[in-house]
Amino acid sequence: MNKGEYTLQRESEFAWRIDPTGKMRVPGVVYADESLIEGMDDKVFEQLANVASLPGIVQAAYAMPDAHWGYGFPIGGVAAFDPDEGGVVSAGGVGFDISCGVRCLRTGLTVDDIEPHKKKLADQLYKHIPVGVGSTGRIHLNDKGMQGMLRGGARWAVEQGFGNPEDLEHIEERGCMAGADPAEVSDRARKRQQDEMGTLGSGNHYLEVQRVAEIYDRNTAAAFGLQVDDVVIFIHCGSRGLGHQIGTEFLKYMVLAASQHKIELPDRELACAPINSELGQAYLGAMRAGINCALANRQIITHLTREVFADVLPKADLTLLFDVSHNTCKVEAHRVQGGERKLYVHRKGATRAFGPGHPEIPETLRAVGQPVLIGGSMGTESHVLVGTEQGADLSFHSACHGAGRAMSRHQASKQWRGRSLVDELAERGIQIRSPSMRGVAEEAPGAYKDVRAVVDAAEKAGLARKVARLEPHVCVKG
DNA sequence: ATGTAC
Repeated sequence: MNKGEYTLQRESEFAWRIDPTGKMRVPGVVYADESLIEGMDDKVFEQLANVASLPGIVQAAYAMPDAHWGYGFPIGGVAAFDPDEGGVVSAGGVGFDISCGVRCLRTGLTVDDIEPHKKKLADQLYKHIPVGVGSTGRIHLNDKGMQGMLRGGARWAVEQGFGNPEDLEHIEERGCMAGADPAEVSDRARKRQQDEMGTLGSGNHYLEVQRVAEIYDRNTAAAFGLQVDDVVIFIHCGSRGLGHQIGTEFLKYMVLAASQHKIELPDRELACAPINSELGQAYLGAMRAGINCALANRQIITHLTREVFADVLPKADLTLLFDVSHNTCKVEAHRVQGGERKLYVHRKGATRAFGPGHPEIPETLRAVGQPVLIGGSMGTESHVLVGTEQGADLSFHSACHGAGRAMSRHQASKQWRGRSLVDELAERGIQIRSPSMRGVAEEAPGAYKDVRAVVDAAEKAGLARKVARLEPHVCVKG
């Protein structure tokens, strides 16, 4: 199939390859069905080819089934770099919302428990959890608090009384990203964050109360503690102003660094620095502090959610299934051409998906594999998947992260009215609360790809296996 | 994603 100036070779029903041309060092590989490929903007393939031309890239540049056009790297993109081969780290390859991710909580409730209380639940969650552009919370960090948060992540949040130590076992990195260097986080980034802890933010961020609508894999669902009609909560948000400020600042520095290190950038947005350089290390230190910010943020929001449930539905017991980020660069051991190497894996709008037995998965889940949390668009379904063993060879253990946009925000806001969407969804039993009706219009379900097609493609490509489908009942929307 | 432009 031809997409723009690129020719895609069909490797299998769900895998497509762009052979290296021009400055590409490795192939580009896209996991998707034919219809998803057809729907992808030509820009996705151009961006994938650009990523494949960066120094030190290993094996291939990958795009997940939900891939769409992003800043420099495609969203839904995965690229691993070897520091010993001149590999780079890129702020645009992580994304501006550092460690944006999803956390899933079980509630111990069934849909019958919440049905009579949905409006109150929606109102109270909306009242209690700050949401929207520039939203601030009740937490105001001084210098010491900021330092503790940037180093400690969710562990810091638990020490401050937000949640309990058991939560930490079910968060990537056990809630605390090692190697964070707060000294690399600018005063401006700190200032932007000091009143924003425990806030959802805007755009596609949300907190959703959902019902388990269907189980695909009974054994894994049992291991995850999920059954049909159970109520679960998805929290989708990131590192707010802090992550954005870090991304913005380092992007500028990386444009200069790339030129100093004689790295040819096919696109300025791919600005990067060698991993083994002062700036590369500084970014990694700052980015890891950003990861801790996002982990702490989701931990505090969890605490606020527990407070609301204790009030509205006191028999609820909110326990953490898992917390996984989808905008990161992480050092991981991967087998490449027979040998094991330490690679810097960029996942931008892509979820880590470790298979069964992986040492970094919490012990209680290790036998089955890592939960892969896929947030659908507002008013549509979400999915829980599980990592596979073959994911190691397919995508450095990565899968999709959501439905993926099919239409720009601008286009969506012209096509839908927020108020009517909220009313239509309410008629279908879905309570939406949002400070921005324009935001709701931009996030219209119709502006996204079909999430079921995305997870089906991820499963059939072997990236992850479907476990459960979730349908929304209450959504607090950024 | 984002004090939706510094």
